[in-house]
Amino acid sequence: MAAWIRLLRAHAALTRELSSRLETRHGLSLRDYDVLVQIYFAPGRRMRRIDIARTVILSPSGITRLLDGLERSGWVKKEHCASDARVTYAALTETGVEKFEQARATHLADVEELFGSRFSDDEHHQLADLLGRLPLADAGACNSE
Amino acid sequence: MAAWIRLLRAHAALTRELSSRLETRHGLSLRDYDVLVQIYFAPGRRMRRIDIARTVILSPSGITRLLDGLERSGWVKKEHCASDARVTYAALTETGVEKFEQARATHLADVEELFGSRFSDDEHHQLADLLGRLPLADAGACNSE
DNA sequence: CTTGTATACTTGAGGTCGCAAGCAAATATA
DNA sequence: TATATTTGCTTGCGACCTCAAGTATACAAG
Repeated sequence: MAAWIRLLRAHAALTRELSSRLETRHGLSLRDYDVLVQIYFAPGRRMRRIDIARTVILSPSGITRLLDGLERSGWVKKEHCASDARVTYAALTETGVEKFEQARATHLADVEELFGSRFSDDEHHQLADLLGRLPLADAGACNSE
Repeated sequence: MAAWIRLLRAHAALTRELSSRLETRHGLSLRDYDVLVQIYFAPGRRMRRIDIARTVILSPSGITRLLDGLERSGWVKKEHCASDARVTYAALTETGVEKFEQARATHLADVEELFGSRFSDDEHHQLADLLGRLPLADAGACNSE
């Protein structure tokens, strides 16, 4: 039970600090960033909206509204699917790619400072292994990065 | 970085499932439960509101509104501090104690199912150790349970 | 005693999220 | 072809959270 509580607290403290830094330096929330990473590393730098929702564990309506914001800012644009008229892709724009790459530089450093630097390579591997056993429900690929 | 992403995803999936189960069976959110635990194990089954906020990592205004709900339901009541008129205690009522103990029974089983059962005693200890190194900002005692 | 600062708490406004409901397109079944 | 189900997506609504601002109390310094 101690481990579960620590996971809860660590998550709360880390996301609060990381999101705050992203917000002040880049005007992005941690979720915004998370979505941008997923699209950035997807083939063609675009993803079906439903797949984004599943991998970042957000409801479909949540994705609609989050992408609304990124579209209004011009980082992301919609693209239609030729073979299935139901699906819409979310694709990074050119400025979206630049925006993400800028944010990525400082964010990776922040994650390293607050998280990565606390563990040796071995411990890092252990931690990933242990956390990897937890159930993700219907979450998707749990991509790289 | 893999470990950090897994922590994010595991937290999202677990809190979603645990909160949903608490909600349907007891009408409590995971945060409600978290606050009730803290008060339950505090001396005199009461805590200063600000201390609750710090240990569960919620803003003071968040605590005011969360406790509003628990007070309206009758699980928690306010108590004044004799030595400092600024502070208000949040204390469990009798029905609040019962409510918590009922919720606790099923919640502990849920946490065991979704979290505890995935690890051996050794691994559990390792995980708690690793997560314990992460920064908690100004979070308080990070209590038992 | 008065002034300034820190602390505990509350309230209003604004943002984010999930659920339920609804629409449209695809797919399965008759 | 006609009907039913599933899937992808959006919208209205309500719940919850944070931030900024305000109130009240405590305390420290002049």
